[in-house]
Formats: sequence, C-alpha cells, structure tokens
Amino acid sequence: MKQPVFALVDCNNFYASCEKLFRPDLRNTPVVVLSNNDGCVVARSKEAKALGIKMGVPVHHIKSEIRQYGIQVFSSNYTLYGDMSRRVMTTLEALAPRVDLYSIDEAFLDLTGIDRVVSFEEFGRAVKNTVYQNIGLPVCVGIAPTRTLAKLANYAAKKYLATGGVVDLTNPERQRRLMARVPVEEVWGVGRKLGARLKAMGIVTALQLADSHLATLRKQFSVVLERTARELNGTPCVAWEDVPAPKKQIMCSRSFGKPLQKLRDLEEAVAHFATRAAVKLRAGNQYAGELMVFIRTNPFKGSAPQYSRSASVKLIQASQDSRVIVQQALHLLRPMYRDGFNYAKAGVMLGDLVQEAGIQEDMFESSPEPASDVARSERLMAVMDAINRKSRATVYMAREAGPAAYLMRREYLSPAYTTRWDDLPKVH
DNA sequence: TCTGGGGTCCTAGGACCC
DNA sequence: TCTGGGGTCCTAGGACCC
Repeated sequence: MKQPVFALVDCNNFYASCEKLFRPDLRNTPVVVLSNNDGCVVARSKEAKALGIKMGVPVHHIKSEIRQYGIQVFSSNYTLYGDMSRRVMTTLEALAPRVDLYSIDEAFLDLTGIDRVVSFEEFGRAVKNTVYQNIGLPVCVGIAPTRTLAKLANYAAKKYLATGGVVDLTNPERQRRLMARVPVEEVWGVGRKLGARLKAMGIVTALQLADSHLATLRKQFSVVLERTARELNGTPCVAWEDVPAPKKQIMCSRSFGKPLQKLRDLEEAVAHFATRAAVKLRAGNQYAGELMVFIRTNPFKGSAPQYSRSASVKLIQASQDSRVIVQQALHLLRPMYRDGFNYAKAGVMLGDLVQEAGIQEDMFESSPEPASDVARSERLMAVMDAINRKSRATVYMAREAGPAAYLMRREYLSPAYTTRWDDLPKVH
C-alpha cells in the first residue's frame, strides 16, 4: 500500500481577496468583510491584518481605525464568494486526480504517486500559478502524508514568505522541525479550550502533542485528540471518501436586521427560513423526519429581558414538501411565542434526514399519504424550484409574504459582479 | 446602536430491558 | 419487597471546523 500524499489548497483571505479582485483601485488598501447583519469582521486583507485588525471583532469596536486608516468595509456577498469558489474548485479538479472540497475556500487534493512525474513542490507551484492565472485569486499549498500535516504545511506556507506560498512537508525531519516551532493551538482540531488544557499540562508545541503518549491522550481527552496526534506522526486517520456523506441536518437561521416584537413578524421570518431549508433539502434529494424551531432575544444585551425557546416535532412521514415544513414550523412557533420581548434571532433545523420518502408507520396516527399524493407533492415542488431557479422568489409560501421585517443589514454590499448581468464589471 | 451561520463528531448520562 | 450487572439506545451538550 502506497503512502498517501495530500495537498491542502487554501485561498488567502478569501472573502477579502474576492472583493479586491473586482476593485483594482483597492490593490494596496486594507479591506475587511463583515459577517451577516454587518456584525463582526470575518475576513481581512493582508493590509488590514498588518494594522492589527483581529478576526471576529465587532465592527463598532474598530470604528476609529476604519476612519483613521481608510479601511474599506464590505458586507458579506455570498453570491459572489460562492461563484468564485466554484471557479477555483473547477480549476483544481482539472489539475488533480481527486479533489475533496473541504470548505468554501479550501480543498484537499490527492497527490499520491505524483512525484514519479514531478516533485511535490513543483506540482504545488503549478497549482498556485494556474489558479492565479485563471481566476486571479492567490492560494497557498501545503503538502504532507496526512490532512493534519497538510494543514500545518499550509499554515507555514502562509506564515513564511520565503516559502513562496508552497510547502512540501513529506519529509519526517522537516515535519518535526516545523512542529517544534508551531504553537499547539495552531494544530487542526485543537481549539481554544483544548489548547488551554494542553498548555496547562505543559504541552505547548505541536511537536510535544505529537510526542505525547497516545493512550493518555485518549483517556484524558478523547479519541479525537488521539487521532490528531497520530496524524501529526504521519499516520492518516481519515481516508478518501468516494461518495460524499449525505447531510445529517439542515439549518437555516438568521439574526434579524432589527429586533422584532410581533408574532406576525416572527411567523414571516420562520416561514421564510423553513422554505429555504426545504429548498436545500430538495437540492440534496433528501427528506426530513424531524423539524426544530427556535426563537431568542439578544443574549449580548444583558440588561434586557431574555427569552429563548426551542421546540421540535417528529414527522409521521418524512417530507420534503415546503407546505408541510412551513406549516409544521409555524405550528411549533405559535405556542412558544411570548409577548413583550425583543426577538433577535430565529431558526429552523431539519433532522433525521433520509434519501427517500421512507414511511415511519405509526399505528396510532392517521395513515400516511398515499403514494399518489407523494408523487403530486414532488411534482409541485419540482416546478416551484425550477421557477425560482430562473428568477428568485417568484413563487413562495403565503406566510412568507409581508414586509420582511426580519431582513438583515447589508449596508456595504458589493455588486454581484459575476452572477447578475446588471452588475457585470465595466471597463472604461 | 452595535457580537454570523452552518455544519460535524464525540461523550456522558438517563431510560429501558433482561 | 428488595437487589445487581450489563447491554443498547437516545438525547443534550460540548468541542471543533470554516
């Protein structure tokens, strides 16, 4: 069995780079991109990082820096980022025999055996250059025998300019040299909590974690951290999957652009989230057996009265019909609602997902829909989805209609350069 | 005034059964 | 009426990721 080799390709400052791509005038300007509702910073260009703008900081905390340094601020434009992501991934798929999309801006490539043709490092540079030429977005490439080490290699490629954005970490001695310099909390799978606990035990560097006693790690933490340590030692614990695993749950939730008080407005929001969740469900050819709805006030506003509830229901028959899902969601919402609160957020979660309208017979409940009804429902939903793909939100559920009081703030939205004719960039 | 959204996996503990 | 051990299944919550 041949030793596998993974490459992790990761776009640099992805959202900020997407915004800059269509604004050449901002080439050397610090840029930040905000979370939904223009809440906090979720991406920073290298100039913004150099100014010390931290990831996750609420935008109102950096008002003075924005003014002082002329930082350009953008609302999240997921239509744009999703489209750019697709272009990057298509380019990668043409280069490598196997590509695992890991997130909107990252993918693992299978480079096993490729070094018979070119060196890993040369291959990494070719990937980097091709993506830059085709799309215009900068990426870094980390190459190693496990995903965890490839992540680490990518971290080094980003951090050390001398690497030119590509690091081949297939050599075990090189792995150890790097790990000795990397703080343990930079390891993939070690977050804030674990990092703090490990440090308290004297495990400060990635190398110390790799050299830890495996059984002790498992006992004191969990098999997850044990696997991480094994991966740091070059033993792959996550294999390639031929078919991507189907989703286990689908969530649609949002903070509202402004607080809502009225049941009517919450109903509208929940109906909308339920509809969106149902669309995602059908896009993956899945059916939901369970549905959960939650509403809550703003927990960051400690002085205001707080209220938070969730309720769920098991469906007698797994469904992907928007009408059923909206109706059930509203049914859960109404008894939870209490007058006199400022609601800040709501959400709908679908669970118990299955690949077909499997019938969970319940001898005490009314009999499930006959097959012909299921077929009719599926045809109706297919027609609805097809119309909405052509022109978004042409057909919707009655309860969604209204003033849309819940809509999020997006004060600094850039145009949909690549997906709307009206927003195509113009060359003057 | 002002703090994202959408996922996955693992574990502990309770319910229930024999 | 009281008591025990062992197994499975489910759920809630915590940790992580981007």
